[in-house]
Amino acid sequence: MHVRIEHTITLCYQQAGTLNLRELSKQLKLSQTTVSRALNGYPEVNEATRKRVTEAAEKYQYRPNVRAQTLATGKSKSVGHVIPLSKQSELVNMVFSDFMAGAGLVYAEHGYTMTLSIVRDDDELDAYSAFAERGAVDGVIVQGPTCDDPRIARLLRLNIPFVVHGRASGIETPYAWLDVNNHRAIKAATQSLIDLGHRRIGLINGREQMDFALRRRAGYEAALADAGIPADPALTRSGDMSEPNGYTAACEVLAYQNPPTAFVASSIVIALGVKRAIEEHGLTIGKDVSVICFDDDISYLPNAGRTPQFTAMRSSVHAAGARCATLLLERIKTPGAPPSSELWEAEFVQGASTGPGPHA
Amino acid sequence: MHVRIEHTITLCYQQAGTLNLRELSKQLKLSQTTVSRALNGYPEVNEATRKRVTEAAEKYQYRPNVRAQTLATGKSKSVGHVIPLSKQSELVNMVFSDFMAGAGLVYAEHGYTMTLSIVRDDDELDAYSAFAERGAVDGVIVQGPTCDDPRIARLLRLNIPFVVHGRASGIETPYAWLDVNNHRAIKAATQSLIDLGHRRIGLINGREQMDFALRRRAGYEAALADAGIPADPALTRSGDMSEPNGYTAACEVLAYQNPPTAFVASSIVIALGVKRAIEEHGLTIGKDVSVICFDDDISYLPNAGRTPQFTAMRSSVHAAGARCATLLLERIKTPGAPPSSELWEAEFVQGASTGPGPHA
DNA sequence: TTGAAAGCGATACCAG
DNA sequence: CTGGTATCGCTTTCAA
Repeated sequence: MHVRIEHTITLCYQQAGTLNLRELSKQLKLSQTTVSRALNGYPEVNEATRKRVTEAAEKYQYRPNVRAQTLATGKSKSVGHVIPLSKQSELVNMVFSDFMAGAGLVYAEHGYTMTLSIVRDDDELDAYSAFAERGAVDGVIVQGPTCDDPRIARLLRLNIPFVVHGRASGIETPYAWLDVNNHRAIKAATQSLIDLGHRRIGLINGREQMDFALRRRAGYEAALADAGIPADPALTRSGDMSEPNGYTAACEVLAYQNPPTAFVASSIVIALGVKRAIEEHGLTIGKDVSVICFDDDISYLPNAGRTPQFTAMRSSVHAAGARCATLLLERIKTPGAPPSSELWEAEFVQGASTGPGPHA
Repeated sequence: MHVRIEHTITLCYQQAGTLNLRELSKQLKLSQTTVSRALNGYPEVNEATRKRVTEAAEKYQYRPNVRAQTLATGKSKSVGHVIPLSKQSELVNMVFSDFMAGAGLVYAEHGYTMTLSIVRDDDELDAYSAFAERGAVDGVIVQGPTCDDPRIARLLRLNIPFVVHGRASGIETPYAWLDVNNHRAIKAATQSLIDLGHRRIGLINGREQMDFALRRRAGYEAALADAGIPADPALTRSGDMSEPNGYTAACEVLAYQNPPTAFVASSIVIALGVKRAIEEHGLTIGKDVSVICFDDDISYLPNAGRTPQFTAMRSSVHAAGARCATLLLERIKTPGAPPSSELWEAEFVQGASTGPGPHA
């Protein structure tokens, strides 16, 4: 096994392809201006000239220097994402990665790059400032907002284009966001359990500093209220989006004197823990206890979570990333425009199966 | 599903705190040169002046423009990572993300940023070229090399600093890499099964275009050879690092007339599938069939993979990312230096328990 | 120890 | 349609 390195007649004086606009224009006996215009597709340039220029550019392997371009244009053609270390764990990752993959593709299509800042949690705010103040990026994305998220206030003050994936209740100033209708999704999920006859329904939620978690709780409570069922605080827990947390939370709730006959889980990893808790209590899912989950249907979980619903969620996160990127690029290109926002409905929740009701 | 779009009006003033070096130096009645030198810690500047400068910079919230800085210095102070979409799935993600988190922190500590290019698989090579030719980054990282990886040949030709996580057998020209000793780890794992008395041992490997997979197979075969056990091709499979692939591969092997009494799995996700296959065949892990896995001990897997070993693997990937980043920054700073490489031993494999031997 | 001036490599305005 | 020239904001010789 060996490598064949291909040599062609390309002689390298300096670094290969390191000629710049001036040298190229000298070769062509044209001004830098004209060459630049020809390459950038300006309409006023003669088509014959343009052809000559593009061919020469190709022949000499001319590559415009991005550093010079960004200085001259005042735009870095890049978008910043800040990732605090603590979010860099567990399945949350998947959501993060899928979102970024969706966004990254859109950036690439528009000639933008993605600049990542991975920081310790304490440095998160400063990372946004660094991005903005030094002109390192043209815009930024905010993921996973909390209630009253300080990042949003900061970014508004910095006056840099940004789009939030999610919303932060408590912030009055308008800003661009894209969110899924958490309230409605969880209300519908809870409602479907109520329709099966359940009246004692547990909620294992994410950390309720997170805005989405608050909205999910509100949806859960709204469904109970509509059905005239009093909310019992003993049946609800909030904590990390992790399997262990789902487990311990569900155990606590199941240990209650009057345990629930059904659970609403705020994520697939939480549902995994809930499932383990239920099984360890000698109960059977879909018979003794029903579980419904925002991301997915727990009944498929043994198969490593590769269910159609899970795939749907992942691709919808991917789509959200792409859409946020598009919104951001629009904002970058038309700085004056009022922020536009979108609320998506979580269609994939609809088909989740929960097993029979409590009296089946 | 419908979308609600909200419109509001925002007023934009000038960016706050956008004064530049010239204005700052004017305020100070000093030259730009001196101010620049003072801020960048050059020794020749008077300490009194420096103090005056830094205080003014603080007062006026001066932030040097990175775009100008990179043009003037010729360094972008950023490192490129290219992520092809196909690798953006499943648990591979975790390895990717952990690695990048480790690297990203190191970059941040050294004032570098990380530039990501998420591309469709076909565009991967060009993404590296784009990074290098246009001076967008000072160096790049290569993850998951295949045998004879074309990216490495390309990067060598582009003459840009880079570090490979893993190695590509077949490439003669020296380059910097950091790898884990796959051969030795899998050989030890196989050996431990042999020590338990197994003589028919299956191997469910990753895709054998990947260099690490080739090395793992070699390690497996070496252990068999040492024990005088003939290798039976019917007992080995290679494919995606995924649960479904582990499942189908294990099923095929188990359907063999003379099925194995033990498996070596090349990753934790594959092991998950192998486990499912074994259970569906009515066999018991650790009793009828032993399984050992590169990343982890399968006996813990029901608990969503959150085992000490798994954590150890994740943190070792994190460390690898950090180390690669460090190696790369060194290469960037001393361009002439010969490439240095590191081979790490996979210590965490040693303690994996596999259950009793075949005759227990 | 400080400053004037020449880059860095593009873009973009204003003439012609 | 094409060209001269200022500009972007900082770094870095070279002189003083």
